[in-house]
Amino acid sequence: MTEASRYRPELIESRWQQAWADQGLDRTPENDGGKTFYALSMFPYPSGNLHMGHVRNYVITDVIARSARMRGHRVLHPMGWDAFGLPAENAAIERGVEPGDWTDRNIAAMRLQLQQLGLSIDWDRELTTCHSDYYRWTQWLFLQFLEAGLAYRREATVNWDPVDQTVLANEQVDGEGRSWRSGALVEKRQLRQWFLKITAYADQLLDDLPKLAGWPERVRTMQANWIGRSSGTELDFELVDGQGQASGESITVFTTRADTVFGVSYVVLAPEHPLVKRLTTPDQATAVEAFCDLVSRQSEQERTAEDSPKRGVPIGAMVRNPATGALVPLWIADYVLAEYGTGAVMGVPAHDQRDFLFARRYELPVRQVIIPEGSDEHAYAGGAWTEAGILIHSGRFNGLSSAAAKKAITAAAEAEGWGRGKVQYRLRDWLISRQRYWGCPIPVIHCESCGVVPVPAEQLPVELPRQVAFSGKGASPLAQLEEWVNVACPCCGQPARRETDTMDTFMCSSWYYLRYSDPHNRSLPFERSQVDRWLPVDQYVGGIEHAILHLLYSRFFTKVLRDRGLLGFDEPFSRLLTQGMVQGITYKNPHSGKYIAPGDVTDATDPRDPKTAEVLEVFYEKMSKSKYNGVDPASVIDRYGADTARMFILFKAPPEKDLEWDDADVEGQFRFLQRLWRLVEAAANRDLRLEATAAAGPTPFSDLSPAERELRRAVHTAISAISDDLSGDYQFNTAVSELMKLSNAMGEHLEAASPAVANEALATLLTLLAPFAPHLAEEFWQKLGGSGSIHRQHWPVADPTALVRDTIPLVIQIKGKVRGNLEVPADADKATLEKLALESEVAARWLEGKAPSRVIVVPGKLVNLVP
RNA sequence: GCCCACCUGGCGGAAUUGGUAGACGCGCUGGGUUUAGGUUCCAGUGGCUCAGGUCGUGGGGGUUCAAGUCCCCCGGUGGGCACCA
Repeated sequence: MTEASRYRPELIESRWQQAWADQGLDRTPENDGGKTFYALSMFPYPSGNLHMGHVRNYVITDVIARSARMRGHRVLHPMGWDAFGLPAENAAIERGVEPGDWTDRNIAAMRLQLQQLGLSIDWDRELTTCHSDYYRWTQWLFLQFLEAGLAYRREATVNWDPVDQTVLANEQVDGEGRSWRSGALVEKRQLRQWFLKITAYADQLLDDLPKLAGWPERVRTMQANWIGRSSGTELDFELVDGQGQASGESITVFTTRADTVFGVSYVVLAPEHPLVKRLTTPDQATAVEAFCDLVSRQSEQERTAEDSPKRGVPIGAMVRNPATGALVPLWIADYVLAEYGTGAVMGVPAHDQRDFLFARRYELPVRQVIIPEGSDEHAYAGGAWTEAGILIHSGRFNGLSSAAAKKAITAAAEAEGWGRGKVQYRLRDWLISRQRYWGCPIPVIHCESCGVVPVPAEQLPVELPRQVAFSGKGASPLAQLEEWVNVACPCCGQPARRETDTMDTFMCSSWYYLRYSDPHNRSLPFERSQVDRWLPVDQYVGGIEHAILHLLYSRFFTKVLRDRGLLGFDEPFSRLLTQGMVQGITYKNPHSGKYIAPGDVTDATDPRDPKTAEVLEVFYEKMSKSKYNGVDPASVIDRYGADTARMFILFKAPPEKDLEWDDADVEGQFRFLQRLWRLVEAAANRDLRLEATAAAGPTPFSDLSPAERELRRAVHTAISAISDDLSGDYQFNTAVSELMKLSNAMGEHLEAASPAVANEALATLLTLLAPFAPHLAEEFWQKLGGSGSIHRQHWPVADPTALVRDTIPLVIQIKGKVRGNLEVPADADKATLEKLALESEVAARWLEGKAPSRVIVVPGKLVNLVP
């Protein structure tokens, strides 16, 4: 092989990337009313280095965008940066760099890496959430929520690090309740925090899930679980005083088991319930206070572990069961959560496992009021019967089934004024306050006389001050910037103070996909005409780790903005592809628990720790620095080029499954591209010129040689299969394998084919290859004299006449088992097929002259003879 | 505990939706070319096998002329939610 004919991706890729940029090939077309397609990857946090998970994500989206373009869509394929967040602030604390500078440097480095992948991204629409031309509109949208009554402040329990004197996010508190930074035991503190009222949209967010037919079932299920709607009943238990006199006040409990109300033996409040202090009788005050103190010092983990003992104390007060009129004691207990339902539950030990454990511990009565259907009234068996059944000892409701009783009791409660049907959600309002510097400032001002005053829209953005001092301690640096904090109230002009909390970064990422439709707008976050034209996103691609939060928040934003008249659709993402993670080969010493770098493993087929000579565990796991199993995308591109990396990633596994990175398979993929290189080289040496094809027109079928017919069949089979793989349910792995099959067929038949047929095959192969290996496809296209860029070519359409065969192999089955094949005319009818099958050698041998009792004929496929 | 997904050769994975299981690739085996090696080309590659068959898609049962695919039971792996009343 001569030097000139070797495939050298490093000589090709950067050249084409430059050429495409110069030609503006990836620019989003003017939207002149043609069919649009919006292909979107979840935007990255600019950590500074690209990892394989990113590569997989963006390559998948790029193939989708490129093939949509070739099919004649006007494609929007943008990229941006989710650029606020803790790592920048930590870099500032640890290394004294300015978070904004650190972030911008990372973005520059990562943008370069992305460009080396040959992604057809419209960089003119790039956005960065930490730049004020973006976060200005995040603030503007916050004010929309505020105006709509969907943003509010209230006291909330937060994690407080007493050493660093700062609030921590839940993720920054480890399993033992210690701060990730200081190691101090985290305290619970009550602080006034900003919330978005996502619960107001809980119903819609749940009810619209079935509309998302283009989403993976499991993501919809996860969201449904997260929202956690449960229908039940609120029941009012009236407070009575020591003399049994009604006080006129009542405790409301939420239950999904109204049918068990006759079995209530006590009522429990959460220790944090606001009424606890007031209702506690003097004789119980000490015990109650001690218990509340104990609970407040428990970590979330201890508190919510399922096997933790259920503990509590009676507070001395009594309540009346509205169904029976009986008096039962009021308790507080650690197993009742203040945040869910009404913060109060009725205790029915016979029919709830937790209540049962609690009752046993404190010797409270157990009253059975449900028996299994079909059983007689039976002796109490111990434990809690939590299934549905038939009511007993329940007065007028005796004999009803649980389901009927829930309805009847709820109806009675409503009629008689002691309860009501109620839908309850697990979903809580979204706490967006962060006591952090590197985030989008919440645009409000606190004024002593006017209260919370929104920053007027024309004064946005509230700029995040730069060059602040980081100590890593105390509240956010913002709170210490007196010249920033102190402002005049926009309302009354009196001295006032800025809000110093910033927003959760999920706020920034909840609307970025809208901004791409109109990224340079200086008077609005986006023009409605633009957003309505491009959205909803046709295909969203990203990791499963965002299945709940980001996707739920984005859906919430979309619905709110729709209700504000800012856009005209209900759901932001029509189709969602959750790509699997990229795993690296991992070596671990099972005894020491240490991970070993692959380079330190001497023999991968019998991997032993080089030092201890112990056998290592070998498995695939998500790439991570600490496990020494990562593969750097840059090194792969250096060695094999972006096209090989792209092809390998697409071929190795279906997109939604985990991908096991395997160097041998990367090699294999590189070999495939080299084979193509030689194929095209040979064609160029034959002087095949693609432009000749169109002029000559298709060769009539009857003029084709058998080899040419084979070749054309392979070409059009590939068109049909790959087109299929790229529409709807994306199957890039089989699409790549179809490319391999086509190239195999071309290797076999191309030489014997006329220039017209050979050119058709070459042009088709290159066009089909273009979305997957864009550089190489373009290089080949130019080498063979194709006009313009291959990426402006139309996607080929399969010619059905090329798929026609004269004869087909007919499968002969005897009683469902394959016994042979028979070459038969492709257009033979059922009767002919039956006749041919019965006359076949196979039939003669297996039927031994007897006529079959039954014959099943599937034209084009098989004949099944049943003796 | 509740919910979801998945389980196919040595490995990653195919299988027009009930119709020839194992496409395509990796790996492996044998051979040719070149050679110092790699590259490259050809052939083979699920198990058993008396070479005709026979078994085979986590296990067991069922429906059907025909089951990886549909139904029932069981097991395993991964994931989500979880003291949510």
